[in-house]
Amino acid sequence: MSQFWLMKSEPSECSIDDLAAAPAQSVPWIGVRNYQARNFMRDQMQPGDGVLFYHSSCPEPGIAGLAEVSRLAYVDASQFDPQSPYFDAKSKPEQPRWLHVDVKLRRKTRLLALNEMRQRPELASMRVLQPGNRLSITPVSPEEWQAVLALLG
DNA sequence: GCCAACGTTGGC
DNA sequence: GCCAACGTTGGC
Repeated sequence: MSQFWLMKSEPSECSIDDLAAAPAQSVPWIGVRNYQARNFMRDQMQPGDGVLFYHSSCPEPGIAGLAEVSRLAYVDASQFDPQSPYFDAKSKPEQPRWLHVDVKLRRKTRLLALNEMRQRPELASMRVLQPGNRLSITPVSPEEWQAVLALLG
């Protein structure tokens, strides 16, 4: 029984086109430094889970494609690299804090813009639309997933 | 660039 | 364990 997720990515870091151009159309979801988001990846995400690939912090925020989890969570090497923007001096190799899954493209879609999402009553329950939400990874219910698919056509 | 929301840190 | 200060997120 697979689950569904919405994952935010800044297009300047990794856009849907970057995902499409990546080897095997798969990218390591490195850099998550929030415990709730980490716990979703570590404790719940399974290969085959559906992912709404969301563009954030950009001129047109919204869902840009469909993807899936392609690898179980494993250690995020960037936390140990002092040169990396994701370096975490408090994380020790014998007890790594941060893990990540891999995400693989299913298909690029039309952009389902944030403002359109807000106008759709069937999406009103989505966590990403709740006021003050900042989580970069949020669970999506089967109903919400189906509603998004219907809107994407 | 602003600012509201909220997670994290650290002193007590 | 509380909570104020601070930093980050992310839409606008």
